[in-house]
Amino acid sequence: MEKLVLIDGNSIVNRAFYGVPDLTNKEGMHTNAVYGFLNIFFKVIEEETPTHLLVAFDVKAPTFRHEMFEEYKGTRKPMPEELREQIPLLKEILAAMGIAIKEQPGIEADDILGTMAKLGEAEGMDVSVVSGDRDLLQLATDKIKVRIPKTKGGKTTVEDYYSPQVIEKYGVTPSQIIDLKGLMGDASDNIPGVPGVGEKTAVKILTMFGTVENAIEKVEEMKPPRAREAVKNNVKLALLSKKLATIKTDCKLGVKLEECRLENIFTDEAYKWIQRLEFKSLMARFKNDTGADLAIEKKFCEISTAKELADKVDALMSASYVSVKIMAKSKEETTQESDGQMTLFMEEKPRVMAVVLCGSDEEVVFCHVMGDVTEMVVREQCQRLTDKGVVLVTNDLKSQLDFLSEFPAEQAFDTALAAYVMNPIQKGFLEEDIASEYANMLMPSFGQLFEKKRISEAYNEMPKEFVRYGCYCGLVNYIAYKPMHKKLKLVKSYDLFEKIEMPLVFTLYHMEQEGIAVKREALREYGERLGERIEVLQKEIYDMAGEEFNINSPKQLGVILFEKLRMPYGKKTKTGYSTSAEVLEKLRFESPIVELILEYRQLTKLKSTYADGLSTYIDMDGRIRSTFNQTITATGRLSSTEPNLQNIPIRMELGRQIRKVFVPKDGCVFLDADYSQIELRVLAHMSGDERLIEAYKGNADVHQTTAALVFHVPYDEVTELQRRNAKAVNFGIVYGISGFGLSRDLNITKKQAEQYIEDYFATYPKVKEYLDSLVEMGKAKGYVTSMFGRRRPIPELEAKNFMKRQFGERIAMNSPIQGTAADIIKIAMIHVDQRLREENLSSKLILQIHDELLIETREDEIEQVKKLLEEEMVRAVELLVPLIAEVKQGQDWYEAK
DNA sequence: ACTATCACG
DNA sequence: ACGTACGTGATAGTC
Repeated sequence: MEKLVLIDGNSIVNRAFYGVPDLTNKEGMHTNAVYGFLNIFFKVIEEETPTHLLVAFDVKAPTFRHEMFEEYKGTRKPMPEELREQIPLLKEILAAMGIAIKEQPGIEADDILGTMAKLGEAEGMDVSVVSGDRDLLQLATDKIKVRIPKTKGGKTTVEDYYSPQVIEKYGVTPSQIIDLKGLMGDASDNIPGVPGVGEKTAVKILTMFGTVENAIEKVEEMKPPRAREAVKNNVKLALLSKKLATIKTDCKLGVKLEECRLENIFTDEAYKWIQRLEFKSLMARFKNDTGADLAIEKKFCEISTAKELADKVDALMSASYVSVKIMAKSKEETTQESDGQMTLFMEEKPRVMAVVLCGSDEEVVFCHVMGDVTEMVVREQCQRLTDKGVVLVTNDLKSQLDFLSEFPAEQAFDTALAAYVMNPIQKGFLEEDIASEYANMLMPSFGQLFEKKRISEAYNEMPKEFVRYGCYCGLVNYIAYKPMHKKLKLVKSYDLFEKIEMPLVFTLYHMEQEGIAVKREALREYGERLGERIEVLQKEIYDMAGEEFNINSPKQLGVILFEKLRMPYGKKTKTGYSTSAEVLEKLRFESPIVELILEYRQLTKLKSTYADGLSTYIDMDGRIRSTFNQTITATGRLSSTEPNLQNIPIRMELGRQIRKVFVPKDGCVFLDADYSQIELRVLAHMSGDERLIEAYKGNADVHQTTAALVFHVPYDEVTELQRRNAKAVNFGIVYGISGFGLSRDLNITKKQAEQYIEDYFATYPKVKEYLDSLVEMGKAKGYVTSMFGRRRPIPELEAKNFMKRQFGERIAMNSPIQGTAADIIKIAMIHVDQRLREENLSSKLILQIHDELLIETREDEIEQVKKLLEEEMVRAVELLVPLIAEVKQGQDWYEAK
């Protein structure tokens, strides 16, 4: 279907001028009207995707009509200079984009629009006329849409009028608009109308008589006497006004529709203008020549029957890779009526709304899930592809596995993961983030398309923006596949991607599905116990403070402690006194209130985050299902959200008790395995330091060994303090040691801490060499890598700010170690998960906490799983030092740890 | 939306 | 003279 968009240049640029605050570029040119015009222009193009477009302008020379009725036009304000000078500019830019422009002496822009609209309509095209002028409404028919942009508080919305909308809004047909104006006039267009007749009266008259002429003829029948007299006395004016308001549709223009055909509007020449006028927000559209939205969107194909879908899939069967995007509406609360009772409940699972398939750069198929296209049909059609060996290219595969049948990981390619592997510190990994970098494309972002509209609403309405967004995603994923594949190989991250990250998607999916059982009642009781104690503490704190205040507010607490009670404040934050546990710890002896506050803090934390917090995540079946995010951390670790099950308390006994509510299901036990000092072992391996490696070879305790070496005492004479210090140094090394950090941790002077570090490096010289080499590599290449080729770019190393640069150095030292450890446990997870399946065990991997795996193990499988778990963790990688995993068993998570 | 705090590895 | 340990996420308060 061909589509013609006609724009009233003068009217829109006028609106833009008054609607956009004054803007000037460096050269001092006024640009606000051009800017506003282009914004409306692009918005219309995006919404309409026209094949043809024309912008009409008035010419400055007075027209015949102007001359004839100069007395009425005379009151029009002259165009401000700031606007006048922008019009040639706008025309230049439009010309640079290859847009057809029409202006002709003696013919008003309105008449050009009217004539072209009729021409387009006669050719069977869809026509849209865009103007700020309501006069144009007379052109509306069933085929011709009149669009009136309105700027409300900075945002532009467009009112659309076909014939029925005109009738609805004005009570007259489009052709009667001229009669309406003839009677009521139009101040903005200097049409006088009949004095004393407003909109209400005019509509009434027209409803009765149809036209101005008829009304004049039968004026004696006119009802309100006041209106009758008004019309009677102004017959000439009424006819004149009507004539003024009438748009001609039969001008001789000498413009062929074909001349209005839209080609690529994102030309280099236009881009130069955009740069010169400093329209930063518009630059993205021009950034490269593939940003030609129109050419792309012609490829979008919308279908909604099972037959069509099957046919499209037939055609895709020969492709080696196909992008798939299943669009599902997330679970939401719905009401359901039963026995006259309305109950709120959460939908069981997300509802599939559409599937987007793309297997060539020529066509993107968007299939609605409706009628005979069911969720099952979508699943089956995707399975036909995977059965055939086609690679499925997706973005965030894990979120789609709910709707796909099982298929081999080798056939999966997740563009989000690929982008993450190549650069984990990128902002986002959605299609819109990947488009420009890997597909050399620009696409409208989700936010751009739906603004503040709630996602669920967008899904319900299924507007064309939704279809466009889906299609763009499908295309981006398809196009990005090859460049990503190539770059993964180039940067030597392909193995990491293929052998670790992709297979892990399936493991994580299984873990998320499984979830972990929680004793709801026990959790509630635990929270209640905390609540009781909190109440007591609160009262005591108020008593001692001599007033009630919000203890949870660091600000109010600060005032109480450091002003009212005059305690010495240690640290300050940006906003005031620090009241952190670290500071309070040192104030312990100042007043017993400090102790109470510390306890209060601890308990409220436990209650709000864990007792109350976790309980809201318990599913109907009594299990909590967390999400394991694979593209969050800069180092390659996973993260866990909603809820975070990777930070369940353990260090303090009271908090640790919470773990008693995490239990295996009936007939099962927990097996919990954690790596022993995996990061230090990785450091030993990667640095190749003989003494550190040696320290790990025997059965000795590394911290004790380190203490013996650093403090030059026999192993057996190492004191507890020495061991603790050595342990802190070991940790510090892994974090990218600094004297200050260590001194703070150990509560010693910076000088002492620096001495420890020096002694440590003297003991393990290759560790120092290794850490230095990491910083060097970071500086030379801009990134560091883990043992399995996981990259971490470190832009901080380039910073001028000394502190930022030092931060960069610590990152350079820590990331390869933390990253390698992350790689290793990921490998173990994949193998454990695979073996549990291969050996037909019904035990399930359910949690990962960085160096720990938790398995819900069936009682008759305990020994087998124990063995398998330890085996796979230990053999995940071969290091120069032994890799040790300790497996424990328990009836709850407290016991198993 | 940001900050402070604190839970974990 | 800077003013720091590395990596996360949830909650409550404040603006």
